[in-house]
Amino acid sequence: MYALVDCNNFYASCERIFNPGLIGKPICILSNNDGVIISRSDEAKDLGITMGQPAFFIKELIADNNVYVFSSNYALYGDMSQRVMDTLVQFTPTIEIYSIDEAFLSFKGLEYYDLQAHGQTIRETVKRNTGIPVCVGIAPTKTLAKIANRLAKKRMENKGVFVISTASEIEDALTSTNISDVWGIGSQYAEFLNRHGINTALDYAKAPEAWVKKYLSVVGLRTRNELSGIPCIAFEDQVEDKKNIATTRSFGDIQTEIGPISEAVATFAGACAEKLRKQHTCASTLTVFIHTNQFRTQDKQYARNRVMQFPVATNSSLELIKYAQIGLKSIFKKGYKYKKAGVIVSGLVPDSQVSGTLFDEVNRSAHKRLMTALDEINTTFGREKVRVASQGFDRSWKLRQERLSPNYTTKWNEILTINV
DNA sequence: TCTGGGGTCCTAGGACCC
DNA sequence: TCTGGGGTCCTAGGACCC
Repeated sequence: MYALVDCNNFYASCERIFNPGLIGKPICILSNNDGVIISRSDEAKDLGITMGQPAFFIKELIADNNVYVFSSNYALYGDMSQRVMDTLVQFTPTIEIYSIDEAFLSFKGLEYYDLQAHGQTIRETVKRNTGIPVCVGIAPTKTLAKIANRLAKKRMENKGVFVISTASEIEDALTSTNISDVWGIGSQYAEFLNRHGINTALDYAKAPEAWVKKYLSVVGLRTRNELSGIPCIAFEDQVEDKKNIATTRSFGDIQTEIGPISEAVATFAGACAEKLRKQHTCASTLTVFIHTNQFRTQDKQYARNRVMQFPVATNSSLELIKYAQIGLKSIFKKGYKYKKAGVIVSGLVPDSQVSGTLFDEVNRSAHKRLMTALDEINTTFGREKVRVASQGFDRSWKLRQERLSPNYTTKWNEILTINV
């Protein structure tokens, strides 16, 4: 059996913990650049605010209903996530941290006679230790645990825990789940399946295997079989190295000159380099891209990317920045209003297995010492204390974050003070 | 009349997730 | 005025090889 523990309205709940005046009030969290809604409290959901909605579309709704709106504060959410996961680890040694706000727990080898009660214990412990409300779904496969979690959230009479175990419980759960609500079935597949008369999870579980494989590939087939209670999706409790690393951002304001964009791209490349060094890998390929604002159809549109292969895989900020800026230069064209840029590194290899070339022109050991020093300083004194000059200082491109809450848990000078 | 066949590697694109 | 960011996996098709 697996449990899926999923935090309720995670970002909104994080904001609420440190600002109890927000309890019972509608709260929304915005994406980077204060663009779209990415988390809502139940009260905000009741107002009809949906995921992914551009904030400026619902300006009036927000004003009329006194909705509290926050920029996303990832330092805070990341820290709270860590606390939740630390609590969950106490319940089982095998845990798969699936995202910032959810984790699968495996109960393999553990005997629980009352899964409902066990789920309650997990739920109450997380709430007591962290203040974050969670729901727990328990079932024989990960896909069914997802469904169980959804039902736990929907059916309040179950007090946040829902168990799917017997054949008839599976059938009941599948009957009351729309195909579009199944984990692994996105909007494209849902529409396709609806066209073929498959509307519920139960319909899908009964669809012929060969047909499913033909049109939804082996991924869709795994999902189908998981719905019948056959585990097909591996439980991944080992943290694997990432295979691609990206840093991409929209600009706070439109950019038309190469100067600020070049600084932005240098900063993104530097961020990728840091992430590479953190997981001890080097990249063999770098992609840099820029594009205009696709929503402004009245503007001329332009989008390009450039892929560059390195002679020797690297995680040096200096090298990655150099390549990113060369790449940018080759795709930048004057006369467009640029909205977004990004750097993606791939072809990652462990840094211990980097093979050099005979004519390597880079002093790798010097780079390595410099990067180690840079990482140490930035770890000790805070992010980006030391920067590569080409990353710029005025930063006219930086994103908007107008409604940021304090870093209650990660910065001493922003810690919560209580007057007694 | 008949035009080799099978394997591997790589990439682009499309689907999905939170 | 204002529309996110960071990932994964699979498949099809082309290049290449023997």
